[in-house]
Amino acid sequence: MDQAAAVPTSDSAPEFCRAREVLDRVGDKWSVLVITLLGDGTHRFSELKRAIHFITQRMLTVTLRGLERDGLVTRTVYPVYPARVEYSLTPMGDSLLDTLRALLTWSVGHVEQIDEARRRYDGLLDDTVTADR
Amino acid sequence: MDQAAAVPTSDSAPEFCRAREVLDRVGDKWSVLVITLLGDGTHRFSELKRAIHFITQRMLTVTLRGLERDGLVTRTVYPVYPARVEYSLTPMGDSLLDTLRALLTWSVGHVEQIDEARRRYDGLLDDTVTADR
DNA sequence: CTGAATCCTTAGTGATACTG
DNA sequence: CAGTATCACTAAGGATTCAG
Repeated sequence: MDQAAAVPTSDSAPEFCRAREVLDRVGDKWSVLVITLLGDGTHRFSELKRAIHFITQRMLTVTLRGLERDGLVTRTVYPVYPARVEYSLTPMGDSLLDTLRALLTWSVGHVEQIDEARRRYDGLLDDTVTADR
Repeated sequence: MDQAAAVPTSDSAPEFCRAREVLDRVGDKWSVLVITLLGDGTHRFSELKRAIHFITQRMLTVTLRGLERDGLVTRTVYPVYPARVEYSLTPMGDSLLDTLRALLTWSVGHVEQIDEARRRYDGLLDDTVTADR
């Protein structure tokens, strides 16, 4: 079932479909922040927790596990007491970092514009363009 | 509401915090696919529905509304019967397209590697690196 | 054709308490 | 310090039905 190659349909190209799995990870609530933080080097669990201080301990754990499972983050446990665990990006995670930074740059650069668009949309909910034909 | 936005992330930079709002949109389940599809030009609702055949009608509507609200997509209604509605990217949506394509490229290029990492992780759940110190 | 409305199921998230 | 376990709640998403 090869559709028009010009249109990157979610189902036409197998890879495109599979990409959804990856996008799901990047698109979750905390991964982008965690990866970005790890972009400047290794961090301990508590450091990440403190940095993203509105993340719960549980969610940080869940997020890190997911990233580790996907081979984007390395988890290093130091057998000391109290426990000491460090996280860092794998080479693959590092390559994703560049892309995420690009996305983050775009986001930061367009926050205002989007916010304005939302206000306008919420203001006049009948803003729809109507073409006559 | 999303008042938690009062507190950002790692470096507590306001812009970084606000970027989360944008990332939430990009990170949702369908926006990337819809934007990518609209990247090659205007499409009707039914065309998008057909292209992403595992999306429900409701979710396509919800996604498009969100994108429209954020000023990324333009909705044009043709007053004919049966109804005909066309969607296309705004200039801002178009600028995001480039970034998303980069992300998509990365995703497609690393699906295999991630999948392998997941299998390995799921296989030996004790794969943790242990450093002695 | 496009989409709104409703119901319903489940995944995601937070709060809290407990452990090596 | 770095988790795990449990409970409860919410929001996301799907299925279905109705309507302009």
